[in-house]
Amino acid sequence: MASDHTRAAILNAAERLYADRGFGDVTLRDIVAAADVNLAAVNYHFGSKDELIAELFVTRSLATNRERLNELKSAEEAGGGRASIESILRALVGPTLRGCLGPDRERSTAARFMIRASIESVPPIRRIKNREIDHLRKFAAAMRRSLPDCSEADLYWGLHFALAMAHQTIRDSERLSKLSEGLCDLNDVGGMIERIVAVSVMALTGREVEKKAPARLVTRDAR
Amino acid sequence: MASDHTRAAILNAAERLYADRGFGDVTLRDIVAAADVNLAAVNYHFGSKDELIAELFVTRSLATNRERLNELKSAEEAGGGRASIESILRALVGPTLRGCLGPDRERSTAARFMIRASIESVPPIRRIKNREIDHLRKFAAAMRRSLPDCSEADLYWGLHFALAMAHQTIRDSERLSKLSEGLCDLNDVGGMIERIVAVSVMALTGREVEKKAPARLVTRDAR
DNA sequence: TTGCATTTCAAACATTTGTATGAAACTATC
DNA sequence: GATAGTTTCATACAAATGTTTGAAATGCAA
Repeated sequence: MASDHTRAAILNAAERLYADRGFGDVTLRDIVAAADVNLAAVNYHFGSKDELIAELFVTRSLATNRERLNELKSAEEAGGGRASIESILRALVGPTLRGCLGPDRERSTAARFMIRASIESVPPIRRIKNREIDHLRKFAAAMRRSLPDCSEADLYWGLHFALAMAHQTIRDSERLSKLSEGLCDLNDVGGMIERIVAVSVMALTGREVEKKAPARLVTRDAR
Repeated sequence: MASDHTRAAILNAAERLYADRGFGDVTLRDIVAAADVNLAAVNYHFGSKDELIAELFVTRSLATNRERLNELKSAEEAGGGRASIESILRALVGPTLRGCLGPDRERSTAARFMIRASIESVPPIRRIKNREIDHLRKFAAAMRRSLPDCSEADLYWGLHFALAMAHQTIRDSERLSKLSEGLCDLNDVGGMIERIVAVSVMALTGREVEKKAPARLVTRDAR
């Protein structure tokens, strides 16, 4: 299998270039130039450009999914088999948000790549995303256990809204930042997660989250 | 100025093709074939492919923005200058959702085009979207008048979340439909709008919406 | 070393794509 | 009906891009 050096160099260069400039205007020639390997190496090692992109994306999204499930498992164990709805939602949106947002300096190439992947929807990635449903079903199941009185439809809407807020915050963080002229602190990922969790819980239960929220969405003094 | 026939034929064909197959794999040659005009006509009438796409998008999004502002104005007039937060949010997300979702048969080419535009983010459209902020500021201002005690940051987060839920529901309606196995009714646009408005209001005020919501997010009987 | 498989390389391929050109057809005005 | 301006057309251009090829290099086992 040789040293894998070329393969790894391609993956690194590709991830960085895609993260920096998007899928639209990065060519194989750009990638091999940055990786300092031969043009044919991409097709030799990956088969095609799309398969290279797919490999980059599955690697990263498997990691995120694993992290989500770990958090979910911890939460369920801590709750004796039934996790609180807050902790379930936190496990759902936390890993993604922590991975993709936060201080610029800490934002890894991997994170920037995933942001790109969520902004520019390119065919090989779309195909993979379509298989994400089974993963989400596990969270739906946990939510059902946590909120046995909640209707199925409301459950799915709540799950959907939680993901929507998280995902769109990643996609459009720049717009929110401009719109609020910096008032919305996108570096405070923890606070952002709690906001999204709080809103989602309210959406699901009709009541505010009361405990252990380091940052709450509604912080006004006015009643 | 001649009959404009060619120009219109191109716009129609392009919108339909982009709506059906996405920006990725529709070429100018596909468009002119569908419109039954000469290849050079696109560049003659629009200057370039990107300008054609831009024209399609601005036309549609200006229409949506106009509709939003009309609704906002109506709401403010009805409330004597100060609209309820519910009606403001309804004016914000309603036009987009009504335009893009609903029964298949009623879903116009224009709507399907806008969905595409929101899924596949292509450069000319991205450029236009960046100018959308001024439009949103008007809604932020209305919200500020409606909720004078709400902190600025919370206001922007609420606006952002409302848009996030609406936007992502459009983008990912298929996933929600599959995930919920049809339980979440995406044809009931009215109900969907009220769900999003209700959640957004809760996010902003910490309380449930109480009046005139034809469909509420929280419909469980359990307390 | 010899032989065999893996990997690298330069070059070419084959398309596809948006755009440009210049002549022809058309239209409206005088 | 000649003229000038506009629009249409067939065709060519030029550049970019993913992929393939076949030979050279490299690594490794016997």
